[in-house]
Amino acid sequence: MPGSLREQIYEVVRRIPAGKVATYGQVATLAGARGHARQVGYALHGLPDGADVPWHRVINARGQISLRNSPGSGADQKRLLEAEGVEFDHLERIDLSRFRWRARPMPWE
DNA sequence: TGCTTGACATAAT
DNA sequence: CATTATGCCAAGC
Repeated sequence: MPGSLREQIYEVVRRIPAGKVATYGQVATLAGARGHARQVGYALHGLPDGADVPWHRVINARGQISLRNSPGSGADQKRLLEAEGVEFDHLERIDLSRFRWRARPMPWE
């Protein structure tokens, strides 16, 4: 049912353009829930397999893939991001200075 | 109905 | 920029 925080999170994630990434905190803020970053991850965790939600574009504030700190599970995600033009470094990290999605100049203050 | 867990963020060190 | 400590809230059991 729409209106749920989970559904709101899905909507925000759908707005992330290809080639860009967003942090959990940013998604939470855009979803209208400042500080509920954990819920974003939890919502994505419960995502069905056929959902049209680019969850792979959602990463943690460190610019790394965070599925549970498990490298194997995030290998596929990294590949998807690379296919969209996102660059990774040796530590599997993304340069947020360039790939961070700027939806709206709000949290910058 | 109440306690535990969790794809994290932010501030301080 | 990395690590440690603390806080936030919803979903699961």
